[in-house]
Amino acid sequence: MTGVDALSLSSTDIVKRYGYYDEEFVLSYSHKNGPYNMTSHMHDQYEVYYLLKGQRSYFIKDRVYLVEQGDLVFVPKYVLHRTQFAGTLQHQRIVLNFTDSFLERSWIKGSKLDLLKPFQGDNPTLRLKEEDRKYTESLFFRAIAEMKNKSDGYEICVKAISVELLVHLARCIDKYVEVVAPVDSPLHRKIAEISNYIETHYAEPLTLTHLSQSFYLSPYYLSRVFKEISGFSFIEYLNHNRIKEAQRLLRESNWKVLRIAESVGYDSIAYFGRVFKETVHMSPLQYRRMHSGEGIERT
DNA sequence: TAGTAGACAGCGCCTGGAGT
DNA sequence: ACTCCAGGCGCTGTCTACTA
Repeated sequence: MTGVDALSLSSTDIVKRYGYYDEEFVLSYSHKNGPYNMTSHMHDQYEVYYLLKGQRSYFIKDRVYLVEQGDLVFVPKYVLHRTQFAGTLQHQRIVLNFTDSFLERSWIKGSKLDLLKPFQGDNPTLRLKEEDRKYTESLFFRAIAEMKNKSDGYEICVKAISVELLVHLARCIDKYVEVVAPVDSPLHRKIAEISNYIETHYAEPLTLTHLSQSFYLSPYYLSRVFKEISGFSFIEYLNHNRIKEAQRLLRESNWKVLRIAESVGYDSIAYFGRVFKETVHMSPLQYRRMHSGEGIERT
């Protein structure tokens, strides 16, 4: 539940909120009023974000999308993302999160249709036409009504409706070319380049001064505009990329924690452990035990 | 022995404000 | 749009003690 637990609600009024969650599935509706900015996060779940009302700025990986009422965003697992205030104080959104194990359920598995199709394109957004949008909203509203009423068996209904929605969206994805274009000013392109640079050079001893020299900007200005556009400070973004890779190595290798810390750019194992725990809410070894059956490297 | 966690000090980042 | 300064504070590495 890491991503969902990481919501920051300061200086924001929650007008209404309904949700259901278990270990492999989350559906959550919220109506917020205020200049709310989500804490940056990534998780091992796929995310479908639907904006019912308002406008939001959505940063995914290295690009910013100005998301409007009726737009969908598909965030693959382990991809850094956050939404930010974008002009309208009030917004209503629905977020559906699910894990691979949810898709492995017998009643979902076995169809030729790939429910993960919407997560595989280059652009993570989708702008539906009226008819499909109405149908999508009707499914969401049914799920919200179930969560609100909590009648016996509502959990099953919420999941069944969500699967129907995933089928609908996977069917839709091929017939649509209309997506939300990323914000494309020269400055946004520059920040995308810088984000890409950090993503590929996170293991090196990167500093703001080094980056500013590479991209011909003053460190003060770079620090400021990077935060303004992406919503992340330089250090935040760098650490998220390092921890993301460390998580992958913990899952997929049997390297010692010390070796992993060094390979993603930390000189200090103590500091690596601290940042890892702040980000993932558990120690590196706890994370490995939870996500992999493999033991540690023997010397 | 590897990994975790807390204290501490120094440096670099962030940010408000002023200026070009 | 961009640079620079200054001040505060958070990030980062080191050290140490502790646990499994």
